[in-house]
Amino acid sequence: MSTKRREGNNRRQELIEAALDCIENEGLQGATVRKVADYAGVTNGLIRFYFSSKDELIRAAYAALLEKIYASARVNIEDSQLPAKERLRRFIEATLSFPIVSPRTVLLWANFLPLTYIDEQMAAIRSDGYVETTNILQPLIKATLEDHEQLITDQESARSAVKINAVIDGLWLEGSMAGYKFENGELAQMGLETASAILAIEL
Amino acid sequence: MSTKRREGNNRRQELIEAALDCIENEGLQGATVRKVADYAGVTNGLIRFYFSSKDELIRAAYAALLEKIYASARVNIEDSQLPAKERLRRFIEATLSFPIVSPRTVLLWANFLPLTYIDEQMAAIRSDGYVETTNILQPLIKATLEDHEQLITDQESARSAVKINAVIDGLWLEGSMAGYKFENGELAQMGLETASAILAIEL
DNA sequence: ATCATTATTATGCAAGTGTATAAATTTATG
DNA sequence: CATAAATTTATACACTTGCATAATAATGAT
Repeated sequence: MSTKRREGNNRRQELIEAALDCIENEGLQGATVRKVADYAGVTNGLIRFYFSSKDELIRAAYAALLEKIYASARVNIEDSQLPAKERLRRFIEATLSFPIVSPRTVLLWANFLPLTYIDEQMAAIRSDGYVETTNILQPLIKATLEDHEQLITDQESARSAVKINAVIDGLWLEGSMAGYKFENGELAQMGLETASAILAIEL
Repeated sequence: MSTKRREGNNRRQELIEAALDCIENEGLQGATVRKVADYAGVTNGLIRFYFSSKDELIRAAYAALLEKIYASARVNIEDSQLPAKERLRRFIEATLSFPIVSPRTVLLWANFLPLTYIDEQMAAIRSDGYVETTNILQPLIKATLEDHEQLITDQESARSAVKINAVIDGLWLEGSMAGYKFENGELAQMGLETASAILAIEL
């Protein structure tokens, strides 16, 4: 009946972080219960104290990864009263910068992705996040176009959103896997240039 | 000293195909030697007769996947004397159509990708193919620009290549994972539109 | 037909897997 | 301090894993 939770008891988060580190370095195959425990500096039994199964740990790690990505993407976007164009700019810049652009993020993403086709609960975690991003980008693009009095149909603006989303994803992949090719900010610059070309608006 | 190879002895290819099927359906974790053998309709011991280890089978399967992808991408491109613009168009259309655009391809790609960061030989297989594609797209773009007397620096055309490559990758991901959203040819159409916007040339 | 080679199965093994359970330790609270 | 609860470890177990090895079946050459 007591609130005995020791302050600074972040073991659960530590285990999730250890799982992500382990998956990043060893792959999902290599991420056994014992190795994850090693990464966290504990013994394997402890994982079952915080998670009902290894699968649940994996799911928690996936959810934590997506949350971190989306949090980074939303930086400087959400509560500001800035014009749509400026928020769109910032969104593109954020998604094409560290930490979203990094080998770690893309590696973790790739490791988890196949699980979302096998495990229903993993699929649910992914689709939750997917809805979240498209719900950011699409209205931003529509508002930007309206501000510039680009009169196009909803269908057209939806197509533009798909295109810009694709550019972001593709540059994210390339920048994450061959980051040495790009100087600081170059990737975001290319993203903005391409989005400008798609929308026929200087961002 | 005899060429005793029985005609129609495609067991090795069958095993590779079975491995890909198994990875697609069960994930890399689920692709055990025994399950792959099940997919091929043989017993597990046979795999070691054709491959020195499970890892070698995985590598062969990865190489086979990439070869198939690149072969599909090169369709109607290589030996033709068509103008650069037309070949660029066809390249974009091919990479944004079945079978490259499919859940199977993207799933297999995602499953293998992390291994290329862990296993050196897998990394070599990937970089071989990577060089191959960039060596197709980049000259095609440069030639197209020159045909249209777009006078830009090599650096500029290289940047355009990165952008178009990103659009292709992003649309490929989206189309493969949410294919129900797009009608036949719509994805390729969007790819061409975006590439046109990037190059300021009607493709 | 016979025999050597190739292809395939059957079986076993040591190591590693996730998980369960009990013991030990730490922490909070009276 | 004493004691109960929370946390962590230690250990064991059933099962799966990749791989080895011997036995069997199919095939080709003579």
